[in-house]
Amino acid sequence: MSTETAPRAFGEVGRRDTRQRRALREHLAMSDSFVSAQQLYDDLRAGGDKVGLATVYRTLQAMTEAGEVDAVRTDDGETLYRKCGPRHHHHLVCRSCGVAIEIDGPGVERWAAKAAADNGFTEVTHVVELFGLCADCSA
Amino acid sequence: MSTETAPRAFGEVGRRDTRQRRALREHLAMSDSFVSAQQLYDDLRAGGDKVGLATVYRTLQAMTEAGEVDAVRTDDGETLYRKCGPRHHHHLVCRSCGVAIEIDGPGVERWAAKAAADNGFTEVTHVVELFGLCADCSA
DNA sequence: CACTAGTTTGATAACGGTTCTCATTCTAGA
DNA sequence: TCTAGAATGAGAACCGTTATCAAACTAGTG
Repeated sequence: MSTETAPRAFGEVGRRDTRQRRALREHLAMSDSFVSAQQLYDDLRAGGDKVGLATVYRTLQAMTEAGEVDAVRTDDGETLYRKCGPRHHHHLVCRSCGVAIEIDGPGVERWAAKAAADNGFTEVTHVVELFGLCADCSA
Repeated sequence: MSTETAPRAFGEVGRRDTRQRRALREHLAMSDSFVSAQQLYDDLRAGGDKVGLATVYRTLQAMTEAGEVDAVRTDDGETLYRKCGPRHHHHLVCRSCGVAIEIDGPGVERWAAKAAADNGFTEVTHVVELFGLCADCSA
């Protein structure tokens, strides 16, 4: 809703490059799974990085807005984050271990656009996420 | 997760028919829009019905499990409820006024099933909701 | 109709995730 | 090296939701 999105350096979330942001980015880069902010906070702390919870939330939020990470909401209200590719896509997420696979649904986008148009809706966004048990966790 | 889902009278959420549940059901039946539990609570109170907030939440939850209402989560974490038809379907919801249209996407279901199968996922559920501004609110 | 067992209710406390506050620390450019 | 202002972090505040538990009520039964 904000028109304040200022231009910023490629790949950078905020203007300044801090130890905390570096740690966060590195940690995210290492995993293919979705993690919660709290989990990330614990992990960083456990790994010896001194970071505040507020910073984790703030940075994650900024990165999400900047398109550096994807965020999905679980059924119980937690938001999970994960590094992501630049293209628009959806996810197939494992309910048990958090592993995620990026998938895209060309048909889904079209269907959404059509449904919106047919009903006179504008500025339509869509939420399309699949949750299940990955091959490993199914066993 | 519970195997306790006992058989119950058609169209009824719990066993007992209370004033509160009746009021809630009637209120929902009157509208095509999604409303939050809190909103519903306020509306009922404003309408003279004495109901507790906890009861609204409990009943809404029960009705959701029973398939009497649909629930969607907004981006800011609120859960919205609405009476619904029996068939599986998705929604095109107005961000501004809550009005919703039930839509179904035969292709979406198939796409979801295929993506899941292709990646070895099992027990896959999908979340597919469209949010936008309805014709009226677009003006 | 009266009685009773067991369900439901509701005021309020507790909860869990997230955001806000604001004094302090740190970054980046001059 | 200095400095303006961005970033941080501990803890409080927030907010939607759920749990608690004694009191009220429903629906069968005698």
